[in-house]
Amino acid sequence: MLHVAEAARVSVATVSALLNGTATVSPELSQRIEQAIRDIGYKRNAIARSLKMGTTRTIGLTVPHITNPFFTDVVSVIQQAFDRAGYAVMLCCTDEDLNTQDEQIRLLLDRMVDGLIVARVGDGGILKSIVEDANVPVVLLDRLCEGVDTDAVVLDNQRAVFDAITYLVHLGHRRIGYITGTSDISPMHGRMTGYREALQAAGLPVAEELVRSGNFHEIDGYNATMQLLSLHDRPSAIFSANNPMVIGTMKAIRDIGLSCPEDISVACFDDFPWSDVFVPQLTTVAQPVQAIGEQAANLLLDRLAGNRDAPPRKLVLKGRLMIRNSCRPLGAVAQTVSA
Amino acid sequence: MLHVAEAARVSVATVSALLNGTATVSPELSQRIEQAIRDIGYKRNAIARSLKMGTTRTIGLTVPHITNPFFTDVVSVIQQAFDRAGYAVMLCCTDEDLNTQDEQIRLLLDRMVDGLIVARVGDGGILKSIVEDANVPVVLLDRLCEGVDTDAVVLDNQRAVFDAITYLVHLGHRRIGYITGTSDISPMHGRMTGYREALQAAGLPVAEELVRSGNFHEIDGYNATMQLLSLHDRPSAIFSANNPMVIGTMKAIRDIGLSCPEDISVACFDDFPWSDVFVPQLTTVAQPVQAIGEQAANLLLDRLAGNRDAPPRKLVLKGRLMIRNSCRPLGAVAQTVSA
DNA sequence: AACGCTAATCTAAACGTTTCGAATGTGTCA
DNA sequence: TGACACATTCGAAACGTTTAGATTAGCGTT
Repeated sequence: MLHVAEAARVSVATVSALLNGTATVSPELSQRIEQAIRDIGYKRNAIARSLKMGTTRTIGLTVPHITNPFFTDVVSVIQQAFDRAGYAVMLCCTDEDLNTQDEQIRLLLDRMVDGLIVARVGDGGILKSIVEDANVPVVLLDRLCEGVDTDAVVLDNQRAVFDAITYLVHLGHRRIGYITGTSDISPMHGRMTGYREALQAAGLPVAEELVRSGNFHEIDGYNATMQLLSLHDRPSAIFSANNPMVIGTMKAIRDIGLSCPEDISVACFDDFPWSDVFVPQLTTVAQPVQAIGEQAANLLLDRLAGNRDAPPRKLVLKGRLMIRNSCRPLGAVAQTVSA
Repeated sequence: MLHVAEAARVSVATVSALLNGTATVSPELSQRIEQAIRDIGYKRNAIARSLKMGTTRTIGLTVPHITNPFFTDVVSVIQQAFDRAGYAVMLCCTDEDLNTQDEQIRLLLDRMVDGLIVARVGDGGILKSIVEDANVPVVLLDRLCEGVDTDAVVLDNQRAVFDAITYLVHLGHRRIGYITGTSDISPMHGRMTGYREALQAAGLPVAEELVRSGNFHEIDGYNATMQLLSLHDRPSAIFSANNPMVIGTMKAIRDIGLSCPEDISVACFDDFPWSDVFVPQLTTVAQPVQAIGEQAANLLLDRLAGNRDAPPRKLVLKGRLMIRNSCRPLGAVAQTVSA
């Protein structure tokens, strides 16, 4: 900017005024300055600007795994939204690890991000103190956090799973296996509750041996399914509480020589692009990823626009059961098998 | 830092020296400073540091679409690599649009990223001038760029598709449909060449009506497949040059009432987690995503470590044909069907 | 002709670091 | 004792912006 000012024979203040439109500058000088900018190929240094202004027009976004298609989609939507608003996005993957998450968040704060969208992992950590210090607005995504009172966008997980399990019950299933993620994050808790309540509402027992938990990965789903299928009284249906794990479920079913939906019905959380292309077409609970991403972005953008003091807003969206053909009605024969 | 210095009754220079280890500071002052840092909860401001140092320890990464599983995986790997190296990653999606890409790159440069990894889209744009001005190192990912001479990691697309098509030929297929992306980016060109050469090597004609192009999206694959299947002499196999488009292909086959592989064989570029879970298990060309991401990161990290003057390095990796069961051998019956 | 008002421009301080060179103190050696 | 080397510490100038307040010039009023 100094060079531009010199070349245009004006002060840097005038250049700045023109660039930001913060003061009127005469047509003559404007012309000279613009010419100088072109000649020199000047680009305003956003770092210096950030330092002075105290804002970086950058937000931080942390998710557990970007390869989980739910997060892939949400990240994509959020990215677009902030792009439109002129913000850059720093993406961090926390790998389902609390220490990593804390480290990433610290990294982002050091870099003076203007706001944070966090799909948190695990409880505790520095999240709470950050929200309370209230220097940067934080929006929780997908997962609430015990004792952390801030904007959030989540799904009505309980209801969504309730509906899915109820659907299976209506098909005639009585023993329904359930594979959950680690239970200390809110969606897993809600989904689990939905499972229990659906069974109870149908007057069915909640057999603990039918509930298995894993750490969100394919291999965990595989192992859990193997265990479920080797029960002497094995379930006739399995619901997997997240997407990568259901891949493991399908592989386990295949490896054990069974087939879906003939021998065993399968449904899972989170829809994905391939779900209705192959056989079986998987019955899923679809999250409104577009809405989730946009709402989260809007909540944060609203705070960034200055609305700091409004009380925390919690948005709860509804999931949608996508019924396809991976779950079959249970007739007399199937009853016998499962009995 | 000023507050810390005051609280510890030292100068800011000393605090800085301690923090960076750039000079020895006495145990006594160290103690006082560390105490003050804890008391105040001081965090070093990375923006101010960047301004002074001329480096942000942040890199920019642009990809066409993060929802394309190939890019999802590569982004994930790159993200991890830079995370380990203490760099943050700014992610931008260019949506297969050249103007968007230019805008994003400008945004990243304004923010003084130390380096750039670009899966470019379209030819031209500012990429060339940026590489030539050589202020920030650039690594091209997946796609070369005409006239832009810089580090790059790409696949031997030609060979990969050659192998895949040759495989189909060996199964007895004679009319093989080919769905390509827009041809002005290098991988599409290479893949196309591989297709033609495989046919020629087998002494088969290259029928132009069997080649369709789309813009990488599911819908484009759908439309292209519909066209191919409505040819009076329709192909017995279809190869789709990218992953989202093959979803369209499968849907079109389903909607038209055919089935794969009985009526039509399908193979595609880019493997994905579900490829061997459902029926049919899709035969794909798998890219070594892990290696691609790591190599790209390494090339850039090497430049960032100071190795600026080495000549551009171009890494060409090999794809791997994952043979599953979506392509069937063509016997007499199938010949009749396709004739 | 002196005055005040407005518009345009500039000067200089700040943002929070790093770092160069100077200053201070301490011990060693002739 | 004076000179010198060495280890610590500090003062102050940068990095490239923004912006408050000062300055200047032009113009209409009285």
